[in-house]
Amino acid sequence: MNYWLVKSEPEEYGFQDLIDEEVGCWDGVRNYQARNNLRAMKIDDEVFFYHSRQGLEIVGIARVVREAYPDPTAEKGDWSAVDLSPIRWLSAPVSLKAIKSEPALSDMALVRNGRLSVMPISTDHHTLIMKMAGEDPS
DNA sequence: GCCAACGTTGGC
DNA sequence: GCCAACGTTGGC
Repeated sequence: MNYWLVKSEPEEYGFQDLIDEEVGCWDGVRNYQARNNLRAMKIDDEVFFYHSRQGLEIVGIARVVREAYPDPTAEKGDWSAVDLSPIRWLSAPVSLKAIKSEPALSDMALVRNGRLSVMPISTDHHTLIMKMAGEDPS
């Protein structure tokens, strides 16, 4: 089981939209690093859902339900999409501010590379973030 | 809305 | 293959 984090502007496509859709196609990624991360996702991997621009916090958890396939929105180029399903809202959202003020999370890509929209999350970071979100680690 | 940081493009 | 110019992302 691997952990990931994806960013989306809630005005564009927020966690509520994923809940409404039940299965969301994660397409439109046009960055090679982000694309390669999408391709490394496996069924049932857990994905933190982060609201960028507005909110600036991790709000929910999703699950990979379909592994990488050709991005239907790509007219040219070699791009990939995955499908995600919502698991649940976090008990308490974890803000970027809280993440930045946690020394153990200072090497997260979210902090180091503000522009990467799909990134892996280490098990240690995942555990800590779940704790910060008031989630039972079990 | 601004602008810094980053990635990509294209001229040489 | 270098690097300046440009476009985009996303925090502030």
